[in-house]
Amino acid sequence: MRSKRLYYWVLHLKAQDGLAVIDQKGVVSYLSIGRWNTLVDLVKRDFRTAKMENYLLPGNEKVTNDSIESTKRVLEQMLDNPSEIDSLRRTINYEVIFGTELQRKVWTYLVDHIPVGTTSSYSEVAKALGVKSARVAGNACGANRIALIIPCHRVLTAQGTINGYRYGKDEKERLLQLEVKK
DNA sequence: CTTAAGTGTCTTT
DNA sequence: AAAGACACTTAAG
Repeated sequence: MRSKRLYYWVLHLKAQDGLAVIDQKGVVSYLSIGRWNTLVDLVKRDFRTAKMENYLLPGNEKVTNDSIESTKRVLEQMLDNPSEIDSLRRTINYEVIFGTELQRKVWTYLVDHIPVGTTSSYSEVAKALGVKSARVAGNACGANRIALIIPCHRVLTAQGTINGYRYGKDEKERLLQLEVKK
């Protein structure tokens, strides 16, 4: 089987940077947020440690096309305006290439049941899915590799506080403020 | 407020 | 195969 070729693109914006992995048809399979100098190391580590035999480590060759450019523009809008994440998500294609069965089950739930402007808790997610414990749900959220598009930032503790976020608690708080404020 | 116990899954060794 | 990490919750001081 031939491995799928992927490209990574650093998206520079005022508030923050993002790094997206996009295939030749403009399909997104990875998005991290933060500062670019840490993001490149992060994406390499994520792909190297994951079991993804059908995918190559993403490269940053200067190959592009209209589909890729169009997807990049949508992602930049998401980074600039988090309150539009859900509507923007419907305008692009993404593919979940990471994760175990359980993790994917949790991620699908987040997309389908936690819309922008709302939050949930790890225990609620666990209960809704029949997952064994809140901690299990939390672990699955933390394994998400498509930031924003899969809204793991909308899941909080049972007390409504921010326990952790892959890209920093401050960033999670900022996202939620922008989303809820609308 | 802090601590401790119980918890399931995934990663690392 | 075993140990350790972890984005959890609840109860008890």
